[in-house]
Amino acid sequence: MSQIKLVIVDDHDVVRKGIKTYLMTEDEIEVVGEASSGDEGADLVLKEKPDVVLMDLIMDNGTGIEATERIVDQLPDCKVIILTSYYDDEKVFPALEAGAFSYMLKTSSADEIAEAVKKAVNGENVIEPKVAGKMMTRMRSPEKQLHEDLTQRELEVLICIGNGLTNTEISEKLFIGIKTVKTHVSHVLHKLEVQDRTQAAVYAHQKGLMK
Amino acid sequence: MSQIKLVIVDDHDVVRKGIKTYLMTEDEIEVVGEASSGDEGADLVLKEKPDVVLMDLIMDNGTGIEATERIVDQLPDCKVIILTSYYDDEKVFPALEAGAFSYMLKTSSADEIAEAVKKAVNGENVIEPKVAGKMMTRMRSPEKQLHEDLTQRELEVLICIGNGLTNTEISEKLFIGIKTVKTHVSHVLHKLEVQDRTQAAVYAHQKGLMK
DNA sequence: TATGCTCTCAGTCTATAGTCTGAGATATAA
DNA sequence: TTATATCTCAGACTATAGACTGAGAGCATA
Repeated sequence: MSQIKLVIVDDHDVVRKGIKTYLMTEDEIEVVGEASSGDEGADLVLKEKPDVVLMDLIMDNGTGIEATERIVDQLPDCKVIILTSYYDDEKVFPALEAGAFSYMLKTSSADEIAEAVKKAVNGENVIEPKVAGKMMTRMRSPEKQLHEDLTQRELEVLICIGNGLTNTEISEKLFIGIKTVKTHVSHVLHKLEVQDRTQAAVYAHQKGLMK
Repeated sequence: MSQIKLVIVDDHDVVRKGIKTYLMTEDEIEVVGEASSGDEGADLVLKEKPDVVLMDLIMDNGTGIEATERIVDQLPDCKVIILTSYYDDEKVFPALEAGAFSYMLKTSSADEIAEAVKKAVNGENVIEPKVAGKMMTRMRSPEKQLHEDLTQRELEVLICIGNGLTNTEISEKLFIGIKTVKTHVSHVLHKLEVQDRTQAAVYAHQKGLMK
């Protein structure tokens, strides 16, 4: 089989260099490009058409999630392996839903990463145990993200609450009446299954909905 | 001058490998040990007595902050360089206060990191521009952490607020009257310079006071 | 002893939050 | 067309939050 063409997208220079240097000892793998941001990475991948992409999630210009979506959409055969430090729900599931093929943590050894790359081209997924555990629990109890039920407007209101705005301030910011704000707030509280706006604010922060 | 002895503490295998492999090309630097957790790292450093330590902040067993404190306390001549992905206030200032010598981000190039190591042994600090900016703003307006003014009890109340508890619930949890809770809450709001409990909850979460 | 800080609590008052019911307008899908 | 969902707003009501003043007890320190 011919060499596996790989692109590395990570804003950490040492990570890129580390993987690249290590993979130089792997004959089957050839690093055909590197990028340090999501946007740049997606562009590069669409140009180079590699077999596998190692993708970080948190980067300056364009997240790995967005880049993964673009890549999977344009190049369905290209396997995107998420390689990141995070394994919380807010990062894992959006990445998998975006079409990531494997999900590795940076605590993995270089060997494991090389192995995951090889397996990817053979159609084998590699999911970190910690991440796999989260997937299992989600499978067992399809624990719906409550905020998925929120309408666009309700989500806007929730973000305002999360920023500590009062109803009056929200009404001024969104150019709607206080009565309307109260209606939205009530709906938000019910949908999130919380008792008051403070708990809603906590929810928004804990679920990473802020910013 | 003799070789610079370096220890790398980072739970990311690829980062350790990346730095190590790169530094092999640097004659002046010798990597005398690696560790993947704060506790292990501090032990290793106290044993090996290197000139410089590259230290990650977020790790499984023992944070880089604690490890840095131990190292600086025991080996004052050992320069600890923080090398991490974070540059928010909650991470930067505790690290500097713990005695970190330099503060680098993983987005730095391998060359910059090698340079920082060499500078450290010569007594030159290297502070990432983003981090330096934060230090400058703190210098200009010695922006006191408002919650430092809170009494023990007030901090407890704030944590409760941050968990979304109502005054009644707080009074039950802390075994005090509602009136007392209201007094504490009022004091908390004033000291944090916020208008209501929701903003206080947001503050607690943003400043990393929860948990 | 005097001073100051903390924690506790009361009373009073106002402002804000939140519930519930009802309803009109619009857009979209069956 | 009918149904469904969203966004908008009103009125009436209750509950909670928060401000302000005052005060006693305990504790540590100058």
